[in-house]
Amino acid sequence: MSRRTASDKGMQGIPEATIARLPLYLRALYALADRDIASVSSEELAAASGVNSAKLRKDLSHLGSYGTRGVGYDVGYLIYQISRELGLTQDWPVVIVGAGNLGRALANYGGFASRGFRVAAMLDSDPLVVGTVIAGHRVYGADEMERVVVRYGVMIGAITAPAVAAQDICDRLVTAGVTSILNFAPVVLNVPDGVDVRKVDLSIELQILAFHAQRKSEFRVPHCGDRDVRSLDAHRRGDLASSTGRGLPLDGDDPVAAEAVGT
Amino acid sequence: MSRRTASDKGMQGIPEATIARLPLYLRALYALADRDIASVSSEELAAASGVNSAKLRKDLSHLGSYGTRGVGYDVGYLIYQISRELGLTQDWPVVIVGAGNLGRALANYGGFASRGFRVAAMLDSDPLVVGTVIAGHRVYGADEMERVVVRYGVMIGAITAPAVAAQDICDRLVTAGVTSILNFAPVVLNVPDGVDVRKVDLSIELQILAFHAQRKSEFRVPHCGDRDVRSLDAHRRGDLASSTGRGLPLDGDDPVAAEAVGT
DNA sequence: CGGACTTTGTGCAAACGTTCACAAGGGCGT
DNA sequence: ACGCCCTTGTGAACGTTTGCACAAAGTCCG
Repeated sequence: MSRRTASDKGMQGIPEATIARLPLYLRALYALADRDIASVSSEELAAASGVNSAKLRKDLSHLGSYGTRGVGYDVGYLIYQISRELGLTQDWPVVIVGAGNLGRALANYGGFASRGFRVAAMLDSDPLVVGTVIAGHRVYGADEMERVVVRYGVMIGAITAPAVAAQDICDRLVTAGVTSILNFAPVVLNVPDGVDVRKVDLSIELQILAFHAQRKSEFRVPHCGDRDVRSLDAHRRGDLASSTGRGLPLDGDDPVAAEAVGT
Repeated sequence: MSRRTASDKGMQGIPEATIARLPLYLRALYALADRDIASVSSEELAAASGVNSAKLRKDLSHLGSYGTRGVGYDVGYLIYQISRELGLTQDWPVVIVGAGNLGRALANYGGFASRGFRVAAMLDSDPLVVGTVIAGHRVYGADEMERVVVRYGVMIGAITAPAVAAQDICDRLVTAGVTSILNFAPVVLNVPDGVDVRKVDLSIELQILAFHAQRKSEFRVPHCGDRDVRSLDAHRRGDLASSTGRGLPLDGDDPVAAEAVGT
């Protein structure tokens, strides 16, 4: 029962926004299960997930009527249903290409192995790194990419290599059979139809934060609370201007960073 | 000229979706500037950013009419305008709390320093890590968090610590004066109004990919291309079922991962 | 066994985001 | 100087997402 996805009701497709939130609910549900809580209301689960309760109910309604009116949702059952919908009831071997800092972080990431994902292999092109063991995985050479992907039936690849190498790695992964890519390199990857890419760009997240931070500091203009105002004026437009041609180099030295706060 | 933000036209607020794309355009523009390209059309810039050209034009129109009809946009000028809008013409000191793998990755991240961000300090609670130098930054003890934040006027903090510690770190950062938080820990942070949090959850990205991968493998059912089909059936529902109470343990052994592909 | 109470599931309307299509406007060749 | 051609900026249509508010549907207690 309940094998055929997308057929039971009229739901032919679950909205993308909903899909993006299901892992959030799943995490909150696991936390509840760990505390031996068997049942949860939409209000509680929504609060634990940081979303509106109506939104949560609508999201869950897309995968069926798995709640009990007047009571709530069975934690274990809901975990199973969401997992099944997301495809987490099967095991996903993943290759991590690029054994630098980010690749290591990813390989060591706790939530990685615990939710149906498994590092099939780490790869790197640096001969000094190839052969070493990271988080229990021996690092393969980049030339073995195709072999590893085919051998382990890898469909998901994470690119944690430098930006210049990313497109080439991507092409090779796709050719070898990978159809889903998690890209950490700050480039726009070109992929054929049928392959989808999710990108995580730390710099972009920071820039979005900077926008909101700026917006906030425009209101409480001079100082907020008890902080030292000096650095608010310590611009360093240097590297921006250097590549645009609008040079306005101010205070060139960084009065920070080294040995200021005594340990 | 052009000093007062958000006043020129009727634009009191730039849509959030636009803000999230501006860093993307900015990156593409820097790439063009590096190649000494002075002018770019919306079509070209859109292609380089991986978005629709109409969307790009509408996005840019939110910050003013900085293009020239019949010609396109001046690369340098647009870089300046977007940078200003995002608040990147000033320097943002950032604290990284948690000097584990992810914290190291972040500190070493190239796009970090190059766009107006600067690591003011790294912090960790592990006495073995405190005092060591990572990416040129000495690691401070967690007890110095407040001091560092106030001293350097830090408004942005990145939490790369384990999930259990995240909320406490968050509270302390906010109390000390941080108003923007980039959270890598897989928990929903509770913050007062006025503080905004962006979360990056590697596990969630992977789960979204898994959903799409599953959807794809439902069509080309048995095998796709030339790959080994075995692993597609190699479920490992074990750890899922164990916490839900619905045990259906199949094939318990992992026939993978160790020393299969010869080097 | 019945009625009150609780919570789900959903119709609906508003807000938001995307895409098309085209008029307005500026450069460039002649 | 004039008209052609190119590209921007934007009005309008469309699709998606959110949130309210409430009926449907179950539980629990007396």
